[in-house]
Amino acid sequence: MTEATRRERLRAETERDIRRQARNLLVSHGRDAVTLRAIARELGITAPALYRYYDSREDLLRRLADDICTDLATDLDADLAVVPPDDVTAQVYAVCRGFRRWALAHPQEFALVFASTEATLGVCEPDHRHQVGDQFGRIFLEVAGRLIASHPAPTPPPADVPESLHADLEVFRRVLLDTVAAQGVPVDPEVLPLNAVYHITQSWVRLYGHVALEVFGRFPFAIGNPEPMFDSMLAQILAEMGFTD
Amino acid sequence: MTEATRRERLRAETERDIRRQARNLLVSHGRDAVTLRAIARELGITAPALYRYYDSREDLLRRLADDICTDLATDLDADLAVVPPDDVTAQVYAVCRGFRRWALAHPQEFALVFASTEATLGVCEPDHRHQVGDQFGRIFLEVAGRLIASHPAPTPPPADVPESLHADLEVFRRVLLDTVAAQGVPVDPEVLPLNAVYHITQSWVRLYGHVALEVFGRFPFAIGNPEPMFDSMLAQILAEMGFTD
DNA sequence: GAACTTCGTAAACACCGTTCACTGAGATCT
DNA sequence: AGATCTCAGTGAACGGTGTTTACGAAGTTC
Repeated sequence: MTEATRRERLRAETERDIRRQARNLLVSHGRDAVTLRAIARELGITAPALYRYYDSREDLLRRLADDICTDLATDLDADLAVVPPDDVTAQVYAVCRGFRRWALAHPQEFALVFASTEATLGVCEPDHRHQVGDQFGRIFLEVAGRLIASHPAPTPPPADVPESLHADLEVFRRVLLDTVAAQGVPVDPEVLPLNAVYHITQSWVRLYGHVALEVFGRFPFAIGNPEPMFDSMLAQILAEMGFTD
Repeated sequence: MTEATRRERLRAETERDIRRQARNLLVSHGRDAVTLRAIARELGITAPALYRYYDSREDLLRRLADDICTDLATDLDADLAVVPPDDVTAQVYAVCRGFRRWALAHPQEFALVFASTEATLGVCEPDHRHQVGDQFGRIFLEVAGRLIASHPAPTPPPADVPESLHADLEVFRRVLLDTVAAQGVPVDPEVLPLNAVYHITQSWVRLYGHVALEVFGRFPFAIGNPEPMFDSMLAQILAEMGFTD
């Protein structure tokens, strides 16, 4: 059956348990409550034992953030699974609403992953360079990619993007096209003008901005029910891309 | 001269010193380094003495956040002072760029004030209800108000705001009009349609979204120089409001 | 000057991250 | 099989933390 030795199985098991307890503490009592001693206590071991698994508390938090990203990606994939594969607009709604719902339901996790300075979460080593939130970013790129691949018509150019952005946007365009290609859907590079790429970055700005403001309670006035405002924003974002349904 | 007694003068002085040292620690070593004992050490006193001034570390952090908001408001007021009073567009640029510059120069303060869940920063008592960031919010409302008062033409209605938002937007419209009136500039309520109010909230979403993403390094791809992208966003926001210069 | 208020202290408690020498059980090799 | 090696986990310790408590020493008030 399992090729792994007994020791390896046990190790993997406690490693999972450690992260699970760390997650529990984060969710129920906030980041500062994620304490090596508290985790160890819940597991019935002593704190120094955790150093067999993580270099430091900071290292544990960093890996916890990775876990959270992976779980978020799983959640969003599940949201996507119940949407008709050919209805790209519905996919965008599903992912964006799923992101908001997840953030509101998991504010501590959201704060850890999406509102930590590199100084407080610790800086990733240059060789292990994958950005925190890689898994999550993948989902978004994929949906954005599908949106592009199925694009009915070129985005109406509302304003030319300034020259100084071209270099960065070219890079991002390459990333988007590669993501689409990796899904097996070849796409004509001509179908993705630079201002569409720009619009995608602006969409992320707005999506993230709304969700973070809601999670942190920093809207300029008390909003009774922010959900219609969110949906309205999504509709507008899609409309600006030429999707009118 | 000073009506205050010797004791009152000394108290006010050390209270200022405490917050100054707390601020230093926050800026130079992050939130977790803002330690009662470290503050006391810098001041040459002992940690329990701080309990004569603050109920707890959490209370101190909360008041520190208030200080930061006030200072940010002062900064932005200074940025505003060097702009022609009749050039509202320039005022918007000044405040928004000032906000971004401040956030990038003070990431720890930004994270504390604009990216803390109520759970981690502590919840305000219902009697002392002014939102964290009140001072800062004032500046924005004022500039938004001036923008309204000088509005050259009604915002072209790109899309009607959904019915479900009307109630909340009415409240916010009232706040905006009151803010303008408080500056001595009477304004016709008819000049501020609901979709303009909606657009102002969306502008805050985009401004906050861009700045937070930049501070936390969560843009989907590495951006060489985000400043042109920020300026481009501002130009677009203003253009959507009917300002073309 | 007596009574009262207030700032600051020292000691203590219960936590925390982290290091280190050590034990005992699983894995490996001969 | 037994010897050897690896490694998860321990207990003690160090220096740090927030917070409470009893107490002293000033400033203020009468």
